[in-house]
Amino acid sequence: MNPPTEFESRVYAAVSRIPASRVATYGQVAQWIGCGSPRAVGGALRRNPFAPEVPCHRVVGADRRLKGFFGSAGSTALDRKRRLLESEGVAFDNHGRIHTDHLMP
DNA sequence: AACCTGACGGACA
DNA sequence: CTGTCCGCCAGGT
Repeated sequence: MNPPTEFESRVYAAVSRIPASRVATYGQVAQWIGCGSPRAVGGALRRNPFAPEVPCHRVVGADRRLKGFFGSAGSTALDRKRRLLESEGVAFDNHGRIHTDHLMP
């Protein structure tokens, strides 16, 4: 594995600032680091080499639904991501969306 | 350099 | 509500 690019480093640093039991959207993270494309953020997290250190499970879609985890968007991975968040105290509504109170300001 | 691919997001039918 | 279509930007051929 190669050293992270500067862009990736900024993404990981930003995501590391999300406290437990809170979540941020890909768009928010993009905004924090001055990137106009949430998609680029998703790309960086998808290649996240620091699995547990960088809490990428606290990053969700703008619709507050889980998008992907552990390199994929499969339901199996998403289910693990969901349980991980729930164990941190994050609540979901009956539509699989994260409760608004958990969103970062 | 050219082209393709996404863990997005917002607009629209 | 769902499905499609683009614009976006970084990375990997």
